Amino acid sequence: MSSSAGSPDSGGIPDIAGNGNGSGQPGTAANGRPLPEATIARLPVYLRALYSLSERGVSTVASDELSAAAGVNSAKLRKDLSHLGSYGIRGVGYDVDYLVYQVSRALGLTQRWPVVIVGGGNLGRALANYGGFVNRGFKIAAILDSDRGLIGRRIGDVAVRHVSDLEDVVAMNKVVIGVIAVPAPAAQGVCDRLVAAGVTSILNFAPLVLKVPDGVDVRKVDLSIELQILAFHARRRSAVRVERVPEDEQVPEEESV
Amino acid sequence: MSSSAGSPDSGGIPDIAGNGNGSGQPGTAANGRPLPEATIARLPVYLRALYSLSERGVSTVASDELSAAAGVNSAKLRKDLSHLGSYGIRGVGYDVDYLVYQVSRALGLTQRWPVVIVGGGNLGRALANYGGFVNRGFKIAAILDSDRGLIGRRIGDVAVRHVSDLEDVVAMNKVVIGVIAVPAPAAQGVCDRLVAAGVTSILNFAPLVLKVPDGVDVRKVDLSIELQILAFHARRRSAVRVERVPEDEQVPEEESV
DNA sequence: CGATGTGAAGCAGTTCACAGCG
DNA sequence: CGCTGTGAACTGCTTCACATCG
Repeated sequence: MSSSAGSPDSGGIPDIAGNGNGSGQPGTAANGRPLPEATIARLPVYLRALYSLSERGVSTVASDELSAAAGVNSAKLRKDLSHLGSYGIRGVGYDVDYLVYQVSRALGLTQRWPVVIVGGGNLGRALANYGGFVNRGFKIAAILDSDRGLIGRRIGDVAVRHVSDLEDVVAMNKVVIGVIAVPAPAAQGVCDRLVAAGVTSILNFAPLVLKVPDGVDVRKVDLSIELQILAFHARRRSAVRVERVPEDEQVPEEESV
Repeated sequence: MSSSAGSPDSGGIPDIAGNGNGSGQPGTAANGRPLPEATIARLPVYLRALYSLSERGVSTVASDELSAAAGVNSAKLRKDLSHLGSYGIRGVGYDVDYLVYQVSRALGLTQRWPVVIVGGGNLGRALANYGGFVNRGFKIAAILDSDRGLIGRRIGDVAVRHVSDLEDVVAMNKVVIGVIAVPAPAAQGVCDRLVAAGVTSILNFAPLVLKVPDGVDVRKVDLSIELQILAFHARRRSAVRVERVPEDEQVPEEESV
């Protein structure tokens, strides 16, 4: 593990709270134990719903409404939030803005993390333009590509730089989060360089399993896997329908593998 | 639920097997119970690893190697595969090509599912060009966009059509899977139209929670949520490092309750 | 012998249902 | 009174460890 990774510039929002998890280790629940992984994965969804409420001027929200907006049931929401501390008001609900702050803090988004995106193709561009939400908590330190024809082209408000600048960009901006949006054959090489440069968190869009040393956190987003999971359920659904409805709607439009 | 959805064209690969799950309901394990959701989510990963082995001419693989390639432990792999049937050879391993077939069949990928992509922006284009793997099991029925400037433009080997063709495309191609790659404000509207047209499986890339009727399956891929989860772990890691820096060997000591 | 397939144990996450509090 | 916060029950997934069999 390299030495260059540090904390990004602090947002400097002070801790207002009294009742909750004000001073513990980051990443731990109010009771001192680590936050459940499943809870962590849902906090961003709650946060988005809360921002949306806040923008509409809603100042207070009950667990029923918030959970509906987030697509989960209310018991789960309450338990998730209770891991952060006791931030609700019984008989009333949650203060929207205060909860935004607490959830942001729990996720570590009171800082803005510099992120480097490797790959300036369609996917890299889509990410860079994702705007709005990505920009809450993140800033794009650079978009890198190996295609010299892309260099200098602006995407969002960042210009594409050559991938040879990778190590410089990471060091100069103290980047700890890297996004890999290159074709599969190039991905492991990019990953190795990111890790060597000090990046310890990687979001991988290339369709392969990256090998990384211990202490490096990889998450993958795989477009085709999601489709395949959908296909599985779709087939089950249609099989059930065919089973039940003896209706000859089968149209074999040939196409072999 | 609408009436137009049907099974896609059948691939027509016959069932070779003897020992396993040859004739049961699709989507059920060898024991007749449904496949665990967690298993379904990993099968595509195994499948990719298997394709890779097959292309390299490997004919047999043991659970250790395959599980390593897929990034899981071997017990999990074996249990997952055992849900499909008993397709391994004790003392030897698994026949790669045969397992490719069995996993494909379990996922419903011996058919090629027509998919409609709504949104011809960077994300839609990235999806359409994802190539290779998406094309195993899927074909793009159409890419739709509301921007008339994009109409006719070819992405991969499909031309962009206007979103007003949505209902026609779904009906003509018996599309059951739709991908939403439009900006958030347009997403719910697109979703409603897809559902009304008969689509029952939706892959949503827009950063909001879609409302759909029962019987419609939505999966979401959220670029910013993944980043936020990474940020959480990154912060915990950096906090721990700062905390512990005066490092000596950790003396095993009592953990307080 | 060596790797699969699988009961059994262990763990994590979800849901229930209600006590507790504003 | 109404909604939060939470023990307790439950469900599902993972891991272990070994009997089984080619």
